Amino acid sequence: MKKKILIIDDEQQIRHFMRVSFTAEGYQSIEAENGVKGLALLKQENPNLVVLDLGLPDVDGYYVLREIRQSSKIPVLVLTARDQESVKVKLLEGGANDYLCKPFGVRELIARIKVLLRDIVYEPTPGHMVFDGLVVKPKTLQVEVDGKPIKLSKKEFALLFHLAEKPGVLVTRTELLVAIWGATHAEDTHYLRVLITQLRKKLNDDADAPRFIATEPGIGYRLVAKALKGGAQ
Amino acid sequence: MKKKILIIDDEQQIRHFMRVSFTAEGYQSIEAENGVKGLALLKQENPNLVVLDLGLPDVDGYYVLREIRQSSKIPVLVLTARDQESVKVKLLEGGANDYLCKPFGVRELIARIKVLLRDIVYEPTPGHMVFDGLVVKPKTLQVEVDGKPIKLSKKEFALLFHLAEKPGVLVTRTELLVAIWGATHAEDTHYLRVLITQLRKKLNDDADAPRFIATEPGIGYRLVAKALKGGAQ
DNA sequence: GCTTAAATTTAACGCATTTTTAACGACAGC
DNA sequence: GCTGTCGTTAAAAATGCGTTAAATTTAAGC
Repeated sequence: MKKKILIIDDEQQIRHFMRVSFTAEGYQSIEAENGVKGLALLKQENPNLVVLDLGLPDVDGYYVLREIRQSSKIPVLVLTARDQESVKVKLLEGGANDYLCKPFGVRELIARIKVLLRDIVYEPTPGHMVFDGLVVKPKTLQVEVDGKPIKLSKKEFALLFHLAEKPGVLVTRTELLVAIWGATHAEDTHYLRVLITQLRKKLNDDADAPRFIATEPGIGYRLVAKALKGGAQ
Repeated sequence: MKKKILIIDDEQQIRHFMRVSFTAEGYQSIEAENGVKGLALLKQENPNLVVLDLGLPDVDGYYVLREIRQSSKIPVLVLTARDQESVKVKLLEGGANDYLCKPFGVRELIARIKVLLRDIVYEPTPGHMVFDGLVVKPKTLQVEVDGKPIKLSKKEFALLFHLAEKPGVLVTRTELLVAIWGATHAEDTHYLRVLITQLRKKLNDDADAPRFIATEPGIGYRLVAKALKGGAQ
C-alpha cells in the first residue's frame, strides 16, 4: 500500500516540487494550500504523514499543529523559513516530530520522512475506538456512552482521546499536560484535575468506582474500559 | 524513573557540557570517550537513548551505528561537524533517528532528545524485574507480591526499586538516602528506618526473618529474593 | 458589532493519603 | 548498666486529589 503524505503549504511551486519528489519515491501526495483545508483533508483522507509549512496565509502553523494533536498522533514534519532555536524548540515541544529549515535539500527531506515513517508507530484511520460502553470518534470529535451521544469540549475530548489511545495503560500526568496544554504547563496538575472532573461528570463516571477513568495516585490516569476495537491493539 | 542517556564523544568538554545539561533536565547520563567503550556501556547499562558523535578516535561513527543496530532499536541521535546532505542521508538511512550539526544549541538538542524519547517506542530492559514472589514494574510504578498487586507510595517504590536494581547486593544507607531524599539528607537514617518498616509491612515481610529485605546492621539493606529476570544480571 | 452562551482558567475547601517528626521498647556491645 | 542502633508505633505536618464555584477568556448567534 502506497503511503499517503499530506502537504500543507501555500506556495504552489514548493507543493509541486514536493509532489514530484514524493511520487518518485513511491509515495502518494495530497495537497492543501492553507491550514483550514489541510485540517479538513487530514480527516477525509487519512494520510500517513503531514508536511506542514509554518507560514500559512489563513491560520498560524502552531494552531494547525495544535489542532492536529487534539485528535491524532500522525507524524508531522514542520517546514519553516526561520532558523531560530526558540521556534524549533517550541514546535518540537508542541508535538512536531521533526523540523526542517528552508531552503532544504530534497534528499534530506525524503530521508527525514522515511525515518519518521520507519520509526513512529502510527496507524491511520482508527475510525472509531470502541470500548465496553464507550465509543470515541476522533474524526468527528464525537463520543458515545452506552449508545447515547455525549458532547465534549475540545480539551475534554483531547484528554479522553489520549487515554483511549492506550487502553488499560497508565498515562502519566506530564504526558497528558504536555499533549493538551503544551510543555509550558507540564507541571500544572490542577488543570488536569478539573478537566478530569468535568470529563468524568459527562461520562457519568465515578472517581471512587471508575468505570472508565481510573486515577493512579501520584502518577497519572488510565482508561479501564475494555477495548473492543480500535485503539492500540 | 530517570531516563539514561549514553554519550559517545571524544571531546571531554562537550561531554561535560552535555552531562550538565542532561542532569538539569532530569536525565541520568553515562559517558564513553570512544566507540568501543560506547558499545560496551550500551550492553552493560541499558540506556534509553544514545547521543553519538561521528568523529571518534578509534572507530568510524558509521561503524558504531551499524553495530548498535545489529542488536538494538534504541533511539540514536548523531552529532557531526559536517553539514553535508549526503552525510545526513547516509546516516538517517543507516538507522540514525535524528541528526544535529555542530555547533548546535543545547535547547535544540534537549528538545530533539525529548521528541525521540516521546515518539519512539523503545523498551530498554525487559521492562519489569521479576524475583521469586516479587515483581517490580518501574514504568508504571507497580509491584506484585505472589501475584497480588500492591499499592506503594512514591518513596516506598523508590526504595524498593533501588534495592531491586541490585538484587542480592548490599546497598548502603547513604546510597539510598541520597537517591531518595537527596544529598542534604544523607545522614538522616531515621527517614530510612520508618520507610523500611512501611515497605516491609506492605510486602508482608518480617524484619527478623526477611523474605525480601534484609538488614545489614550498620551498613545498609539488601534484597534477598532470587532474581528470575530483569535487574542487573 | 453587540449580546449571550460556552469553555477555560483561577481560586478555595474538604478529605484522604503520604511524609515527617517524635517517642518508646528490644537488643547487642562494652 | 550505659550507649547506640534498629524496628515499631503514633501524632503532626504536608501534600495530592476531587470537587465546586467564581472570574476570565473564547466562541457563537443574531
